[in-house]
Amino acid sequence: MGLRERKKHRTRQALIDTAFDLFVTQGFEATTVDQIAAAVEVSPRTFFRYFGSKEELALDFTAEYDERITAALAARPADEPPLAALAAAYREFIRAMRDKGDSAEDTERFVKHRRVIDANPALLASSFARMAAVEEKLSQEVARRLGAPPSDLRPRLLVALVNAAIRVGFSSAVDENSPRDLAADVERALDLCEKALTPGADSFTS
Amino acid sequence: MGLRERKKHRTRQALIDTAFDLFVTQGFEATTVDQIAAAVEVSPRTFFRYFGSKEELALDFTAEYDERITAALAARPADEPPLAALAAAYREFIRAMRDKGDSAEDTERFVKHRRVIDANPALLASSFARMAAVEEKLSQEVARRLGAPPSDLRPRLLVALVNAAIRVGFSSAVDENSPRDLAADVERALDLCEKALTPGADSFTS
DNA sequence: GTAATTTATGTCAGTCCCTGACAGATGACA
DNA sequence: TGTCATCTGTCAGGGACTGACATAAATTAC
Repeated sequence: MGLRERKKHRTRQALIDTAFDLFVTQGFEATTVDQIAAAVEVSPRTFFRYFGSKEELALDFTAEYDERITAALAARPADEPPLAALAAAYREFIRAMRDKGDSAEDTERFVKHRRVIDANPALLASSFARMAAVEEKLSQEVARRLGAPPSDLRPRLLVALVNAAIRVGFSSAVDENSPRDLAADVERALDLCEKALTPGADSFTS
Repeated sequence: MGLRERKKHRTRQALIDTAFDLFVTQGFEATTVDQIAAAVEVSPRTFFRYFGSKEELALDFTAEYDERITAALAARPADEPPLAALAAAYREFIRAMRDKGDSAEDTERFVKHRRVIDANPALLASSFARMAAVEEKLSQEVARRLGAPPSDLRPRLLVALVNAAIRVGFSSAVDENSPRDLAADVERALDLCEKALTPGADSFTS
């Protein structure tokens, strides 16, 4: 990796870190990109060369998670029933996040980012929209596995139900700070969801 | 109703109507509030006295629906099981919308507004956020009916599952224009949802 | 019907987000 | 070292939105 690329990576990370420091102390709306740029000693114009908008910076880290969960589902064996595959994919995803966050300062960073997003309506709205986009991707994968046509409501319904459970588990753990508790809550919500659905998701596959 | 109030109501409606006409022809982002204000022969500053933002105008009509569905749930008999009450509330809501839209130009207006929202990521995101807020309200009502403490995941999970079904039903009918088809699709999704959940939602109430 | 009061509107100045265009600085590479 | 690609800063400007003040209109009191 050349000097140029390292420099770019450094300023990018500096923008994210100092931005979130300001977001936490002043709030998202109250901090201007001029402030962020000044703190990193970069022109405001450069800020927008790294991020399309202030919002994009705040939501940047979610992109990684989106890709990870879709990859987790794609990696499940093809003959696994959809509900089981979805639940397993989410469990892997949660476990990976917890294990990763166990040691490093990723834990602190994750909590900080989620707090900022939850505190701002616009950011919250955008994160919901991202969730919807992920749902759409997962639905397509489930439909592929079932051999269902695009008009079939069942894949999207199944994904929506499981995602709803995940979302509830997440948000119930939002107030607490430890990703360990978060994992437990999501696990609990997933269990409830699986128990609430008819065994084997037969009503979906038949 | 005095002259003053009638006048206000008229300009408000004029702003909404001409705004959506412009949104449909030019797109949401491409139309400026200066354009809208000029078309209604009102200063841009006045626009912002009627609506806090361009987005608020575009999402204005959803507020009515939000109130209606929460009211529908509150009106269900207290001894009705939560799942049945939720499904019934949504069915009433959908039926009312269809019946109302049958005759008047409300049909055309509804379709126009949904199209505009679906075409713009920011509006879509905000409408998702509103859904989440409604979900929270419905969850509180379900929790009240069950006598469950706020920490209990089950009310929110139940509401999230039913809402997911509704959402899928809605979005599957988005491409079609008739609210009659929309009602049918939502009905279908609700049926699937009820069938998929264990009978009587026993796993939630026990 | 007129005066006093309340309220809606217009004008103006200003902040903030974001973008295109151009010019200068800085690594990459031969 | 010199050429080249790329990154960055500066500048100008559009569009969303807000506060402050003045004017015009409607409501109310008399």
